[in-house]
Amino acid sequence: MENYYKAHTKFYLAVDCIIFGFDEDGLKLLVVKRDFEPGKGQWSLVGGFLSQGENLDEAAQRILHKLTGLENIYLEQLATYGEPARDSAARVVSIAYYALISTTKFKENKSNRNACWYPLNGLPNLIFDHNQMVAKAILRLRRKAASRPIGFELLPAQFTLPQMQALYESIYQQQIDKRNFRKKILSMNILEKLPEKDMTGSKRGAYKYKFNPSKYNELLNNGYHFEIINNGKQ
Amino acid sequence: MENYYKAHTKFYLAVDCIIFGFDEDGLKLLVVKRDFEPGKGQWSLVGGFLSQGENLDEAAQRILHKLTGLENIYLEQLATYGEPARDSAARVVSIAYYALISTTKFKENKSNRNACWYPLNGLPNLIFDHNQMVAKAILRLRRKAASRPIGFELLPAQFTLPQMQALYESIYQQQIDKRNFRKKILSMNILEKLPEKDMTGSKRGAYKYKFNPSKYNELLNNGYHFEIINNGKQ
DNA sequence: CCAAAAGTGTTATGGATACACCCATGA
DNA sequence: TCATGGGTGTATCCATAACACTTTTGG
Repeated sequence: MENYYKAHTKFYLAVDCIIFGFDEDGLKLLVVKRDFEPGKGQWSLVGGFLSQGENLDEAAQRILHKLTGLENIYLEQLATYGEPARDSAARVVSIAYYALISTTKFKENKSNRNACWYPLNGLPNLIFDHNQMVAKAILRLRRKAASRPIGFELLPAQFTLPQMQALYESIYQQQIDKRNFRKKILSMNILEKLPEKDMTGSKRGAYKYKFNPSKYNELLNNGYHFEIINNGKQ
Repeated sequence: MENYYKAHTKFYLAVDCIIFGFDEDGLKLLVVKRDFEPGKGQWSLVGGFLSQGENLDEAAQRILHKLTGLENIYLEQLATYGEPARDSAARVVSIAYYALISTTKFKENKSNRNACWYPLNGLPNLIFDHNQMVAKAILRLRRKAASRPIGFELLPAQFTLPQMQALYESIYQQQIDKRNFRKKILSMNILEKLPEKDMTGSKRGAYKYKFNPSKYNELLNNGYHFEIINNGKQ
């Protein structure tokens, strides 16, 4: 029965979360100071060990919550890293997850002194293979962002078009023409214009919008394909 | 030091390989009959356990080789599956890999009676969550195929354009216009026309081509983006 | 009244699609 | 000679890209 299994080795399994944050200053990464050896005091992704009885997604949520207080974040699995020597202290295989949120969702404060946002350009050296994970996550985020409107998971469900455009510009690190961007996004008919304006970004104010999830899902189910940035080049 | 680690659970780690095969009959999947419990006698993906000292890619290669004799297959990591009850006998987390090869690379024979090709439409029920893995791999293959010429890993390094087109048609399950397909592929300048013809498919014969890897890599390095099928819909 | 960001249309270009006929050959 | 699959060119269309001025309002 189980005998066949018993002949094999078991491994530590970790989950590491690449949390991208977005605000007026662009894209940032959530990093923590490790408080245990090896690498105590070094920067690291938000991570922890898989426990008995939980699945991988649950582990990611739990670990993220425990270290940052963040809850109900849409995490997506990125890849699994298993170089024998990737962790200097023991053989640990790590499953990486990533998410994109508004930086406002996690406020650096005293009780969370060990976690903070770091601008994407100019990341510090992270422990183990974490920089490699981040690089891969950025590529994935770009691919993803090109084909569907991320942002659902973003901002307090309301946002202005200039904000949304700034998000895409920081993901792609390139300027986008205002008129073309608006044309494209609005032509999808998945946004609803709200009567209020957001006055924080300018004197004139910009109209707020919100996603219309039902229209969005309807399109998705009908096989519609979103292409916000034409990533011919990359 | 390692004390922090020791407090945590260890897990069995498996690798499962989704091997797509292509020939004149379309796409197929390589499946094996399990020869141990649980699920002895049922169909399963090519899989096995991770060993100490090898990384994930190496494990996938080793397991694939052991069960099928296949060597030097370009395997790509797909995703990791970790539902606590996915394996009925023990908690096993499985890292799925996939590849696309020519069915001629693996010939079913007496010594390999337990592994065989199965047409993609009309797969049997596979053990555990293996059907789910296959479904995900198909989607990934389509995305991949849309953005770069797969086929490098395909056929004895020589192929005809009708063959290549048939490959794309079976991946996408849709007809492609002959002229448009040729135009697109040839305009990339990554194929070399060979003087010989392949006479197996027709009386007239079709010219053989081969990839020119150096031109291909040159383009890749220059940031060129391949788009063979415009997957506006899916 | 001025600075700063929001908002708005049109044109040109290029890639994607649609489409039909001749060619070579083995049987 | 004919049936079968291989090979070729062009016209239309639509999505993308480029581009500049007016509007609003807080200071």
